[in-house]
Amino acid sequence: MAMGRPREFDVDKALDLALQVFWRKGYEGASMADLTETMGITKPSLYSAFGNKEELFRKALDRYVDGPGGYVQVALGKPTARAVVEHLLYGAADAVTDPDHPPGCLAVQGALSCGDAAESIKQELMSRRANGEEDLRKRFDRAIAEGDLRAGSDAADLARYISAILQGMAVQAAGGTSREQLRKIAEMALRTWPPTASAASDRPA
Amino acid sequence: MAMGRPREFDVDKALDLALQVFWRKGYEGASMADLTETMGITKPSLYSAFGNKEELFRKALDRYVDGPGGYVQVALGKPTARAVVEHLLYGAADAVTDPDHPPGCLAVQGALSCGDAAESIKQELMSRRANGEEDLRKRFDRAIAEGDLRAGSDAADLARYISAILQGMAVQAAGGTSREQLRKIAEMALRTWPPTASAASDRPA
DNA sequence: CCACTTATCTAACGAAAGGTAGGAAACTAA
DNA sequence: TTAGTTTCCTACCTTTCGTTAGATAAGTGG
Repeated sequence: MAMGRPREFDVDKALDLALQVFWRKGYEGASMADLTETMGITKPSLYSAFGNKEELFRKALDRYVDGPGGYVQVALGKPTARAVVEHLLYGAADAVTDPDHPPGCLAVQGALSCGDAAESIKQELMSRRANGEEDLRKRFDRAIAEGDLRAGSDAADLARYISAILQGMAVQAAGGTSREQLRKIAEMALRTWPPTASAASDRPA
Repeated sequence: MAMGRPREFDVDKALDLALQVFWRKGYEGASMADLTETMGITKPSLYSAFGNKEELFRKALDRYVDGPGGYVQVALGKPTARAVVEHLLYGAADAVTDPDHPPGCLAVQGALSCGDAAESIKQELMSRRANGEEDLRKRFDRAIAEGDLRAGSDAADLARYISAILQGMAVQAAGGTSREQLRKIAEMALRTWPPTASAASDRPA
């Protein structure tokens, strides 16, 4: 059977370029004109290869998770809870300030808030962030079982706490905070890790 | 002299409604149709009263800072660094999950990343966040001078650290995290406050 | 060479974006 | 009443949005 005309551009390279655009401008802020111009292809080529804008974003997001965001999975594989958190915090400090990429984190700034048309993308990103937090919770549960974290620690609370710091670092990076400054934040968080999980409620009225 | 036809809508009420829309959808995601529909006025009325979309956002942002975001200024007036941080963290937990408003923080999710047309709004929000952090740094400097924070503490580092946690809580809220869960994050951060500022560099290779 | 398949491009589509003209309506001052 | 001022609304503007026909080009299998 016939194989047809061969594609003249590299799909993965084009996807990487699309990722850069989405990362810098967000899902809504990235127009098809921005994308095609950066990717160096025409709109019909884009639609033929990637479906539509939403599918293109999802594919770019997958690529992000496996590439620049890969440090998260690496971190989860570390042998102790402390090593996991160290790798997450310093990995984030480096990833969100990598000079080869836009500052910040696609999963945070891709569609933190948006119009109705982008709602499903926003949901996708919320779900990815929640999944990452859930993975971390499971890792902490294991650490508790292994006696690596104090028995009685609440893994979900700890995972939320670390996730919040990571996301805060992403917002900081989007605002121009430098890698060195972010590393100091990581250091401070580590200096007090783990925050002794509480019997709750010694907070002020 | 003549006074002209009186305005039929309440400018401040309309601004509050616009604020809700920007808060929920972000600057880019909020269309003029969204805004006018929610505000209950027509486009010419909106333009006549507020200038254009960008000016409307800036006015809504001012209102946000003085209203739902007012806890920040209150916090800065507290007598000790610890009280400032307590008020900031618990104030943020409550503010970003106030059921009367969209979840999250306008200064974070209003335009964290965006297209070219919204660039100046993004800059404005970056600048506001930086100013808030700078105010906190000054407050910590005072606390150091008063012996309230350990001499040798780096006020800028501490301000960045707290800002990152606050922004992380805002992202969490945008993802659906509850007020109780955010309060636990605040509690954990407070339990380890202040993170002993470092002679730096005891981090792993 | 021919049929078939797939990629390429130009050019357009309808919808929605932000923004405005222009005239009728509602008020005050004289 | 009338002149002057300001707000109101309908209808429209231009531009850009995401998306797609439809024709042409470049390859493979017979």
